[in-house]
Amino acid sequence: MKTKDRILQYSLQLFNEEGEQNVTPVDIANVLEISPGNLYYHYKGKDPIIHQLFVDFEEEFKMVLSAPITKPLELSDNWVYFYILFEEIADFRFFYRNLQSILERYPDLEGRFRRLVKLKIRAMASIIKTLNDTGFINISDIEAGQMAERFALQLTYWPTYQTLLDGGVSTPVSIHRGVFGLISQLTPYVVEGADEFLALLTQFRDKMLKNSGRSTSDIC
Amino acid sequence: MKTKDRILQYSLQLFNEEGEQNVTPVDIANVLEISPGNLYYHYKGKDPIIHQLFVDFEEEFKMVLSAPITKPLELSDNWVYFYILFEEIADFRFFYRNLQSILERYPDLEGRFRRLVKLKIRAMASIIKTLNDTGFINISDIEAGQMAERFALQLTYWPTYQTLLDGGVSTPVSIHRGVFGLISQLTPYVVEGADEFLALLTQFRDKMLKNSGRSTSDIC
DNA sequence: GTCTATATTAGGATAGAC
DNA sequence: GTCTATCCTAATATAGAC
Repeated sequence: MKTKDRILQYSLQLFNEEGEQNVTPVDIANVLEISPGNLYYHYKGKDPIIHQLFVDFEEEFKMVLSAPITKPLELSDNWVYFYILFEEIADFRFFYRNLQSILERYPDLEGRFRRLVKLKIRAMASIIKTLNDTGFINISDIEAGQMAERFALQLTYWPTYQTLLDGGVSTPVSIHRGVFGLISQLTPYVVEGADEFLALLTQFRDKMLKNSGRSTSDIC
Repeated sequence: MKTKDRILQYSLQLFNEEGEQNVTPVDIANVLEISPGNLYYHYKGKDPIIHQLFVDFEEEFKMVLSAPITKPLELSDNWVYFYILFEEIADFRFFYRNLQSILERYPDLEGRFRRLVKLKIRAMASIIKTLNDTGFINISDIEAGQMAERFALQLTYWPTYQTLLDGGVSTPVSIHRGVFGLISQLTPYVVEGADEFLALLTQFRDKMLKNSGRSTSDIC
């Protein structure tokens, strides 16, 4: 693997583990066992590294977010879809950990990140609309709009919030709880007779309650 | 006013406006038109200043959060209550802007902040329980618990999220939208015949829709 | 491409006079 | 209590040899 790629890979890992602010160019060079001078030969400091990492994240995230807008998800795919979003966020969690401060220091990323969030809202709105149109839930336009915004907020901040409360990092259990926190909001809107949907919800909830506080092995 | 108090006051203002990370001890001294040496005579750097600001915030916030736990709110007080919480957060928004990074750098604050969030969850649970017990809404224990957690998350991150999306700071309109975002979640749980409650919700929503995108003068 | 050595800078902090 | 002058440190960045 080329040095230039290794720098990206290990930088991401270091940023996620230690927090971007706590990682210096010299730290990165040390982990890679190259000299700082060599690092600067490939990237002129942390800025261009972070920029490239964001570009990678943006590309992946855009692709995932576009899916439910382009083509409605199957009912049972919604769960999986939220898991994927949370995993994606976990992979680049250093961005979220100190979002404002990173966007302040790298102004060219701010607008791009904002567009991602707006796309996220649209993706959520699509999902909710599909559930409504296919008759699983019954929800007004205003409430659907509110819910889409709320979903986007929860997706963005849930992992951070969990870290704040539990002190730890994203585990499968906390992601599972995050997904449940999202979809359980649909419960009061489920239409009479949509048993398939209600069963999925209940099953999901029980699995979560059963596993809360336990190890993570038998989830997912 | 004593220099020591002026330092606190102007530090808070600077931190909120510029972001704590972008403010150096010398900046603070400059704004106060005192020398850095003088600043260090009163506080040995930013750390003790931030610590004292947190203590002030903690005291106020604890008091506000305890209110609905100690004594149930009147129905119409819930609105006001959420406004107060958002205002309180706005007053010390620099903490929230880069929560993780501040808590990392000032480890003694982490546990205390976490306890505040847990108290927040309990306050939300109290409010929801009261609404349920007094017959305005009908909600299961599990869903009430989920909602309390969600309210706490939204209270914590809504202002930051708004700043991210709009680029600006907390305005009366954005706070209003935040409050609506919270209470509108109660809609599907409102019991038949709780017209008083439903009327309040509708009135609230219309006021928001009317004002969205407009100036902030006629809100609150 | 990679190294060693060194330069630059800014934030944070103190000593000692007044 | 306040100021001036100065210091220390860590992060960032570059020059030039190999």
